[in-house]
Amino acid sequence: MPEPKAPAVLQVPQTPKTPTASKTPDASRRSERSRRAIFDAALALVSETGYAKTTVEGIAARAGVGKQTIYRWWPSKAAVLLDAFLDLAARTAEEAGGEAGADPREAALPDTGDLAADLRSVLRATVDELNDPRYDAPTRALAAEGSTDPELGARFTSALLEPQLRLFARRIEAAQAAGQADPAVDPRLATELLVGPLHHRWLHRTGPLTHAYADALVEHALRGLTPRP
Amino acid sequence: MPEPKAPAVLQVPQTPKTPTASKTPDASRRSERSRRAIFDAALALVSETGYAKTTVEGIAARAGVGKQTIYRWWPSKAAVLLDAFLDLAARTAEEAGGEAGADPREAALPDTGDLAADLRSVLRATVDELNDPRYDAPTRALAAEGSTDPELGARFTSALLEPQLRLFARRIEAAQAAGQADPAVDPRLATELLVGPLHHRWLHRTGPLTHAYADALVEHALRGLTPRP
Amino acid sequence: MPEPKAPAVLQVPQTPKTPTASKTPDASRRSERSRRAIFDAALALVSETGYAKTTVEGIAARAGVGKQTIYRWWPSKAAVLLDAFLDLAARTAEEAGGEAGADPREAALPDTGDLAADLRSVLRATVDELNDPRYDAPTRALAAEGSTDPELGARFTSALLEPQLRLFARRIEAAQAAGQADPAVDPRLATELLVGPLHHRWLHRTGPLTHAYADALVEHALRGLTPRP
Amino acid sequence: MPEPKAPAVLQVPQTPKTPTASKTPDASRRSERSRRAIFDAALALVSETGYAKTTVEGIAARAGVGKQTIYRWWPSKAAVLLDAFLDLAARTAEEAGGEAGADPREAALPDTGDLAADLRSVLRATVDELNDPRYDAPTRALAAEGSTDPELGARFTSALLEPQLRLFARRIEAAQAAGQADPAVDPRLATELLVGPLHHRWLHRTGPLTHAYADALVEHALRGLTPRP
DNA sequence: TCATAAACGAGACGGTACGTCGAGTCTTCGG
DNA sequence: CCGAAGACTCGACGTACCGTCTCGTTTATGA
Repeated sequence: MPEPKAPAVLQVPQTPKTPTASKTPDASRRSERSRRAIFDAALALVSETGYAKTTVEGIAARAGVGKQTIYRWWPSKAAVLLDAFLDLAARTAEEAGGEAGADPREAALPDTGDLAADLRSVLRATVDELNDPRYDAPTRALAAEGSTDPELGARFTSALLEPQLRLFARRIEAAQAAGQADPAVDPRLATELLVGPLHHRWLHRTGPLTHAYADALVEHALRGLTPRP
Repeated sequence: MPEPKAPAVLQVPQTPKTPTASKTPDASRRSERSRRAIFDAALALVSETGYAKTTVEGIAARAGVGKQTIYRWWPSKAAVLLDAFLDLAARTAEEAGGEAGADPREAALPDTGDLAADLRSVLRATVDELNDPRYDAPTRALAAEGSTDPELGARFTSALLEPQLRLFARRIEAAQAAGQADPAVDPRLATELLVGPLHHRWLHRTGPLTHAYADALVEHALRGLTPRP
Repeated sequence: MPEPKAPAVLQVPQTPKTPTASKTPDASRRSERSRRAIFDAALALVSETGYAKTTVEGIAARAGVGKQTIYRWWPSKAAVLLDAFLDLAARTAEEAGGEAGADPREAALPDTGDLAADLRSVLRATVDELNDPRYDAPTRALAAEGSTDPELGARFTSALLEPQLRLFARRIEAAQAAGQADPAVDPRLATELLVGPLHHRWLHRTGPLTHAYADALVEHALRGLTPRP
Repeated sequence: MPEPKAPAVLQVPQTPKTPTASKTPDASRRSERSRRAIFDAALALVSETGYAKTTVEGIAARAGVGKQTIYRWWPSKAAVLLDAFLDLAARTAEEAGGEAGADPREAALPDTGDLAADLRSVLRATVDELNDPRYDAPTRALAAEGSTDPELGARFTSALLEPQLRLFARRIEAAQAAGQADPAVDPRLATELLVGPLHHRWLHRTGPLTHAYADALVEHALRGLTPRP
């Protein structure tokens, strides 16, 4: 899940004209040290004890930080976790992405010309990610929280989900342009046809989440259920 | 969402050979009146104020019941809500199912011989259900909670989700037998190919959930993404 | 602490004309077995875990009795304990008092003709009783409860305390008649002059409660604080 | 009931060498406002509704304070009431004691040279205090609770009872030195000879608590029960 | 001698309060 | 003036008992 820098919470600009508005804290004086410590503590606690048992108080204590320092910069523990996770994703992507200069917004699915092969490799990677406990716990928690809290859900979707979906859509558009995919199908729907079943099985644990499943998914999404003559 | 009898919580068999252990309350003395009142209160509160703001205390107060009466029979508010929802679904199904003799386990998807048409009508109904606020709030809450709490998730899945998925699978098997669907495809995967995208869009609110979407989903799930000559 | 039969709680007659009043249970059908079991359980629990931690529920469980059987016959756990204690005292007195025919109301302090000696022996016995943990815990509890709850206090006083005080008063009157005590002093006040300090030291644990203390008390109560020529 | 400074709960020294352990709250940050409000609420509730019906929850609500703020500083409602009562006594003494410089530890019983007269006046004052409902209810409650709970009893005794008893003992010693009292008698026993009967009658309500009773008590405690020639 | 009405054991019920936990706010102090 | 520390109010938690109320099951006369 490659992701941008994410300097802080994905905040709407919020008129940062006057830097001394009464409520808004001065971000330039912010302690980077505390921010990192909070992220680390949040991710560690969620992994170790689960999201439900993780508390703001616990994160603060673990991070060696005052509670107010958390509340000053985030509205809820879910928001902390979201940022922590974005940060983790960004760092991971940076490592994986090679040189520091690589702009994650330029990231794209591989395009070898063979749509099926490309999708298989990407879905297999997604399967691996969803099976990685390091990602599983926070993602589940964020998805759950987001499904209930619409605002957080919007952030979660736009910051984590959408970029990924866009990559799929773009690859499919390319395939359509290359005559490898039916141009009549909406790329968004096509994307969901691939990602939806995967997430469904992951979220509800209705079956094993394996590479074989990813392969089968790609095959039938491309060929459809209709019998071939 | 057609549903079985669901007499109470989906209890694990538990081998009640011995006259019951020490802590277990005597279910035969249970107050039906209280049980109903708790269900009604739980559903009402979740609809009115949302799952997060709903509390066991609140449910008890609204139901005119002691808190202990809830804790005696359920381990958590999520479990209460699950049973309440199952009860609601059962009652709804009973009404809809016509004569009292109708066994919900006999429920099946329509089979007019036209697979696409049948799937369209069912997915459209599912879309309507997911858009109905009466079902939306509790389902979201249960899905969220279940995604975090594995035990509850298992119950949620087996009691609510699985029965529905089985109906799809059965219809698809019938279609395969009738030569209307590729016999090579796993009916479970086929089911997920239809239901997964729908749930994905619903859960993450990544797009409008309409009848048109349901129709498109059916079409492309059946035909696949591969261009037709 | 010698005491009468105490068939049950010291109940005011309460117009027992019609034996079939609506609320009053039929005492003749009462289970003696349960009554004893409740007394035993109550005394045991108070001794073992203290009065505060003793609960009606606990007494019932220990006695193998339904809660209602307690509430049917007593208004509170303090009342149960009071009756239990009266029963204990009665049984103890019966054993000590020799033949079964001895009427406890006939009990009297010894009168050897030597007032000081008689008082010493009785106060020493009282000291022993107050030091006996079998009596200490319930007596403290009843005194405490009675000091707060006036109705129970009245019962406690009239059933346990008064009879004892009356014995003192009678012995002192006898001494006055025999010219061994100042006839001008109110026997009640004289009694309190002896018993008050003892109880005070016992209740507040302001000093050791010994035979020597009892002796000193008698001496100075009789002789007064005024210096002798 | 004259009383010392009593800055807060009568805390055992506790050797605060180390910068304080883990669980102990920082007393220097304590809210004086809350402390006062809790005292006022506790005393008011005990007076109005009685000790038994007074609850920690009720005190917190009436004081406009979180329950935790009570539990942070006191272990039980009895401890709260004890401190509240000590505080009340301290304030009362301060008012009565005239100038702010008056050290309550310097307090002493009057010494006019006439022991009998001095004792009469003090016991009459004690009678008035015990009859004052403002003191009666809390004192009863504390005495009761203290008689059952040894730790609280120790605090109650040492903080409220002992100082008063010491005053008596000191006055009696002075009388002994002046040849007005038998030097053979233990001043503590002499004190109890006066205070014990008073408390006994008060606690058990075995008779009217009047000035006349106080006077008679003094007379017979001094003169003894032995007939005068 | 048995029928029947009660007292009984058991324990679920509506409640109240408990003592604890954490949320989010506010205050104090140190760097 | 940010940040740590943590006390504050508030609200819910899950538990323990209260005293009341059914439930069958003894039991013990009195018809």
